[in-house]
Amino acid sequence: MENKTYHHGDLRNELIEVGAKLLIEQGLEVFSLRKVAKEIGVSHAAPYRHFKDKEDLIVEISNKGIEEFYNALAKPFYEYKNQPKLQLIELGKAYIKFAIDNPYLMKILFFSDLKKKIDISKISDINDDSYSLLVDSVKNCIASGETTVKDVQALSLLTWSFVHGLSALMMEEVINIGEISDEVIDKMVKLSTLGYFKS
Amino acid sequence: MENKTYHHGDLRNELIEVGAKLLIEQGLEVFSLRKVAKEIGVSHAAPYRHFKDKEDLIVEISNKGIEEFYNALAKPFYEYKNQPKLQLIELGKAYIKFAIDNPYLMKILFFSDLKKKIDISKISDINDDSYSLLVDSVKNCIASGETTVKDVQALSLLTWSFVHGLSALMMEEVINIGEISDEVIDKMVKLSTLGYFKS
DNA sequence: CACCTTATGTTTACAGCGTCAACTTATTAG
DNA sequence: CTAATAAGTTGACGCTGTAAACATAAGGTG
Repeated sequence: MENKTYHHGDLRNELIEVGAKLLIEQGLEVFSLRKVAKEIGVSHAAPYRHFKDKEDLIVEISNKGIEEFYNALAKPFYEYKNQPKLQLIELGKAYIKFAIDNPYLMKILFFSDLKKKIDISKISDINDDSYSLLVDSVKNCIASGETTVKDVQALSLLTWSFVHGLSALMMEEVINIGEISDEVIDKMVKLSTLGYFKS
Repeated sequence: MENKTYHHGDLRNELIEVGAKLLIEQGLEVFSLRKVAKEIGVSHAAPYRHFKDKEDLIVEISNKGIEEFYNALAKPFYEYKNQPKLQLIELGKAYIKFAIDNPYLMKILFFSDLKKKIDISKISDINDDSYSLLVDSVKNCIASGETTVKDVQALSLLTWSFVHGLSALMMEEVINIGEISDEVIDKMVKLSTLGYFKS
């Protein structure tokens, strides 16, 4: 064993992988570069050959997290492509479930200073991120004549706000509704659509 | 000048006051006990005569913040006491405005590990905090027959989730809807009520 | 008043952190 | 083969939270 070479060989990727593990399991507040280095078995300054600073590594980790988030939403998006209303509901449920399963990641993506800024006024420009899935789904709903509200931007923000807020309340355990079950999530998301869906 | 006495006299309160200023203006991430001590002009270990540790001081500051939050919501609550629907809408608007005006405080209250837990299943037991204002308002709306949904718990969670989520998106600047104006907030909150209010 | 106790400060010390500079070693280009 | 460069290590700095030892002021008791 102990195949100790002076040069690691793939340190950059291992920093991201091990860093992601620590960051997502333990949270941003206790995340430290030195811990990551120690875990890998490399000196405390080694990460600086691959990342400008601590934030730089976190951003890299976040980028992988954003991909996972996108994939989690893309699944129901394509699965229910031909059922606009159901598609929007399933998108919301997937959003909430992802948040509950990955609270530390969500905090970094949405509640830290590293989060991405999205310009909601430029809906047509967005075509490759998670938000565009929501907007597309909302458009589908409006186009299929199922909604009372016709304003894409407003309806997107409305639905996003709801699932985002419920996610936050649940993942932060601000509320205690006993077991957070799939049924509860399903019920709440469907309830939230009452306003802008017919019948 | 320089009325330097060995004993400060009111250090505990000044720690809370100066601490609150720094915490709410600059955020939790850069908040340090030593900075607070230096700002007051006292040694870096002095705070430990009044607070067990850093977290202890932050909790104390948060408690004052929770009071302010409550007051911000209590104002419209009592002002629109006899107009259930308007009361709920104004509560939501006040919530969002407070969040936008006090992002760092809101982050501590809702997105840090110091947040208070609220047991939504014990609605009847709650009678003195911000959440009870919302629940009362929802009850008023249901009682006055203005809503389609009759489930107090579900409707409370629904409305809370929406304003909470919109607050988060706005205060974190995740979205950029240009100027965050009173009109935008008003529009969104009213739109959100479409589902559970008649006509 | 003098004395002792307690409350409330200060100083010193330590470990962990991010980061930088200086140094070392392996890899690679010419 | 050799020189340049990439990728490690070591040691240092200042900042952090926190604890222990010490100093001083305030208050109560004789």
